[in-house]
Amino acid sequence: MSEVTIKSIAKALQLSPATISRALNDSHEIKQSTKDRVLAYAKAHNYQPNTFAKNLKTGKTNLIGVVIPFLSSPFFLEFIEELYKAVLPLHYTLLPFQTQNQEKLEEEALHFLLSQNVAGIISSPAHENSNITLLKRIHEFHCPIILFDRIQHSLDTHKIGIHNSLETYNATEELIKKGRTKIAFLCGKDIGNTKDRIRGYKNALLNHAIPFVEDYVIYADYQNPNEAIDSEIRQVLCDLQQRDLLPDAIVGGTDTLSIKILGVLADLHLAVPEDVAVIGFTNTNLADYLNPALSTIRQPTQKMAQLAVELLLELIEKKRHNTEIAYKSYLLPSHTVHRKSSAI
Amino acid sequence: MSEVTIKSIAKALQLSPATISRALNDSHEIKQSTKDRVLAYAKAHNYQPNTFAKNLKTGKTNLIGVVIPFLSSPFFLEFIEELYKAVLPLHYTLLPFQTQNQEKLEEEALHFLLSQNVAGIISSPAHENSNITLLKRIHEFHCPIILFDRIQHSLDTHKIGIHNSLETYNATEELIKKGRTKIAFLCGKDIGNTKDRIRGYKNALLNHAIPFVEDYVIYADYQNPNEAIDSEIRQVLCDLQQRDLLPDAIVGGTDTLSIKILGVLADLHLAVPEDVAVIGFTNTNLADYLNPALSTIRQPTQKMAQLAVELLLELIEKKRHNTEIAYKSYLLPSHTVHRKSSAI
DNA sequence: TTGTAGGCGTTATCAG
DNA sequence: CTGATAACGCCTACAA
Repeated sequence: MSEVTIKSIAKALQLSPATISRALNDSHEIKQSTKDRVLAYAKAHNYQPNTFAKNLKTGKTNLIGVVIPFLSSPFFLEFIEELYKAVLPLHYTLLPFQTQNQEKLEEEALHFLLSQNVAGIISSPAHENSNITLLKRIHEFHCPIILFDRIQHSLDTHKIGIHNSLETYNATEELIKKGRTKIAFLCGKDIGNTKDRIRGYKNALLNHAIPFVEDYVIYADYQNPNEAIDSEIRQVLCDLQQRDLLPDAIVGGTDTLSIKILGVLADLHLAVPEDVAVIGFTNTNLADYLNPALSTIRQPTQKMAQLAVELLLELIEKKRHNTEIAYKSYLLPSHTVHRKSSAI
Repeated sequence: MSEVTIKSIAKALQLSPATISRALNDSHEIKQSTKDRVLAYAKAHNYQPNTFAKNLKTGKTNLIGVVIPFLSSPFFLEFIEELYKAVLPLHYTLLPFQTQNQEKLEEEALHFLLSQNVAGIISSPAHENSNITLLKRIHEFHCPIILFDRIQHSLDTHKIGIHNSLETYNATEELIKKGRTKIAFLCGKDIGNTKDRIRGYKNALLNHAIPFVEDYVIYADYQNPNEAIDSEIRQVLCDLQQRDLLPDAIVGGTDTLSIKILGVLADLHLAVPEDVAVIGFTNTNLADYLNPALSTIRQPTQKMAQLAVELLLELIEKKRHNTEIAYKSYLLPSHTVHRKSSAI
């Protein structure tokens, strides 16, 4: 790394390393003239403090670990981008990791973050209670953790998300009000918020006296490769069609699925929204340009990210002072944009 | 961090720290039985080596810095995802940074990576010769750097990209062969590969005796916010339309612009491909679902990422042994997919 | 206001 | 094969 160290500066300026260290840290016990000399020299010789030594000594970092399922999902991507914006002025650095929804990879990511001695972690867990023991241990003994999006996880901490059942209820109801009755719900297998979203979907049907059809809840397994998911969904729809049970509307329960379904329906030569109306959870900026333009339930990624950082820094501060903490769940309002795919 | 250290293990097992260290590192000078004892104890007590101490001592890490302009650009996103896949089995960890095409942010990212003592860096520079002095210094004195995509940068190192002028030539020629003559080229201002792409575009016109119109090269400034870019492009097209110079085809020179232009054309009530045919550089998986399906020139992100990792590790190895290195540029073949937007 | 000395956890050198 | 010792660069009592 760098050759210029506190020691070398000390030698050059005929001062002790301690003085240099204090001067660089702007300690009040160093007189201004000395500080000036040291700072000038440090700047001139491009002194870079050794992070590792500093960390070894202090046990603190300005790193924030981020653990998400997929970077390629528009929602998570947007969230991460907002996180970057939020931490930039605060001089914290993000260490982002993907779990691919796999508990094992999540565990590895968490271990790595521990080894980097991150100041805190922001995560959307792989599964409902994935790595709960590890997360609890980290949260209690190492650094605070904040959960977002998949907030059904039982870790006791601040959680940031949306009102999943309500949003799904509203989306489903909208389709009902437009006269659709054979409404399917497309959702991810083993994903934390799926349950809540299904609940909203079911409640909407119930309140409008539409019988719930088990087969209309379609699960996609994210462990499978992309093409497999596509053909799986297509197969399910074909089966339903043959049994004369083709849905006349679909609520997309995740980012990825909401987009995919457009392709599948096109493949099956079904017209959207005429044959099948679609509305889905997704944060893609391309919703307007999709074919047809996709009605979306958009999560407030910017607010979520800002709140996540704010709460995390607060926790980091409080942990230092051992303050008592009451954890809260923050359910932020989503924003539904109605486009052609549900314009019946 | 962790409470169990080499020292504590040494005490517990009545051995010296040196022996523990060697045992943990599987040194050949430690007898098997001792190794077994140590490893068993370490595992049982969940020993985690202290990265900072290790680094301080050895001066080495398993970190790879990644510096790209935007995460939100499909090409870069896909590249990063492939990088993750490539380094996962090799036990290297990625530190990704975005520069937003800003030299200043790029500089900060590089400095941070230096402070983390990364083993190597993979970067697509913000501008043609952005941070050249810093990059040279890093490459020479700290760790190897590999450039990709924007490989017109003058840093002397391995470079991985595509044959930009050729690909643009082909795309332009395709539109010409289909009878279009008023072909515009949409490109990013101050971006490394823009020049090459414009060259290919011009050559295609030249070889087909189509006069080059200065106004048909449309620059978008990535420093502006998204909406500004949109309205800027719309304005340019409106102007051209009023002067009766509306293009009948557009070649999109970047990921973002290629997608944006579809929205702009829709706004102007211009039919694609009937009024204006479009073909663009982009790696979005959604090309098929766009309205209309977008003809794309797709960069081979997987091969690029794999090659980048391979070459970087090779350089890291060679630097250790001070081997003489001959740097190469690798121009990988792109893959053009013809879809409706250019189906005239 | 500045200096001295010790130690964070690890590895490397040298000795036994 | 194992142990003692020093050192990586930094911070912080404690001393002066």
